Amino acid sequence: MKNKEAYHHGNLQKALLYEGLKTLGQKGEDGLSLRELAKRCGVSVAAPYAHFKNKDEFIYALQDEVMRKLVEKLEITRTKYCEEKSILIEMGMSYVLYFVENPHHFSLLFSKSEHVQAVLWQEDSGKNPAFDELRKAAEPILSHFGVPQVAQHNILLAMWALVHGLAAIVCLHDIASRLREDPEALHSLRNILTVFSGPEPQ
Amino acid sequence: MKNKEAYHHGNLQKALLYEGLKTLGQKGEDGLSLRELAKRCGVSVAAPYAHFKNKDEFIYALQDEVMRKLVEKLEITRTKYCEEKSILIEMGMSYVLYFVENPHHFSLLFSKSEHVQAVLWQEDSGKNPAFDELRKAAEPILSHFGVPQVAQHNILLAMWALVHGLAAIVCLHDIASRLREDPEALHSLRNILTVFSGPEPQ
DNA sequence: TTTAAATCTAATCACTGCTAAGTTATCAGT
DNA sequence: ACTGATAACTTAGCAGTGATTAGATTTAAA
Repeated sequence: MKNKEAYHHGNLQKALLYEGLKTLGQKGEDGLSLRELAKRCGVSVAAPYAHFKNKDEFIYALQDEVMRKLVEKLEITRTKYCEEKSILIEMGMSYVLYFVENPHHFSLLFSKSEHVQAVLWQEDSGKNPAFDELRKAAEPILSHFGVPQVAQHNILLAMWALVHGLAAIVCLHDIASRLREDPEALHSLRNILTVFSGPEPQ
Repeated sequence: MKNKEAYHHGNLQKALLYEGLKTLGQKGEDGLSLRELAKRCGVSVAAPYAHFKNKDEFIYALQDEVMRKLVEKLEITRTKYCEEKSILIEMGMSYVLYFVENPHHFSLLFSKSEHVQAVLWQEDSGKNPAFDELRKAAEPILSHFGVPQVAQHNILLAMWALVHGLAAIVCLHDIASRLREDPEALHSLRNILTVFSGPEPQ
């Protein structure tokens, strides 16, 4: 033991998750080894195993963390634009912008994960809290315009696919960085989202 | 040398690509090591390096292969439904169905790749042949309805994002297998694609 | 028969996940 | 303040995987 401070870190669990997200942003998903993170926390390679059963459990915890942050952002948007016509566009923008700000979170959340659920049928709802936020925002509007229940789910899925696809495209390469720096690019992103919004409800 | 046949395989390059795609379908992206593929081709671990400078070059070649097959499928659809109203839906279905049939090709093509290009601005066109197929199918229609040039690109991107997002969702987990087995599910997939097609041109 | 390409053998190097067994800090109960 | 239990952490090492290269060997073709 070289370093007295090293013992009883106190917050190693949180520290590992924090460093995990940071490392993800710097090196991508492949830089995510428990050894690496342990080193970054100034702790031995075996220490993480006191807090996570194995690497998979750590990844799951990290996915939960990311999902929590994403849903938090969506929830704020939904509350803020509640009852406004533009809420669907704003929700879409929030979804995409979360990943513009954290491009590496996308692949962590949606690649080779048996933990985060995809949604394609109604019975899957509830397993993906981000999708549920979109649903909570859209359902009142769809119902208000008398869209039949069956069609609502299809519309929801199409909306999700649209923003999810945009997020996927944006996370590839350095498109995200361009969007972060160029407000003009951000504007054209909103235009893309608006394409399918159809005629304004009169 | 145990096996006379092993020498001068003759087609090791193609064989490696072929086994690569096969292994991808069985074990996913993580099963893709040159050692593994060499073994599957009945060849030593060093043999692949006579045909590919390093692993990255091999992956790039594999991506090219996948992109070629995807574009081939899209091209057939585009020719088949040329001048029909339903062409956009059919192109979208082809895009998604390619990945329904080959779920693991999606992540190979679109994860951590500096080789396959994403498209978000007009000047990027030409770098993604799959997107270009969608464009070739849509542009005549959009022009026919007098959509301004600037708006066309946004509509195209929205279309791509929609089908790309659907493909991404479908490739997660085993949704693809359900779509392969359940014709009913396939039908609801088409419904989702139709959601944004708007009123039929009259 | 020469030559170059294709392949093999053998080894190096750098990772990683994980575990066992020992060490230290903390804290509750006395 | 003492003590023992426990949680947090360390060192050391195993086992496995993978990329890559050097140098020898074989085949096919000119």
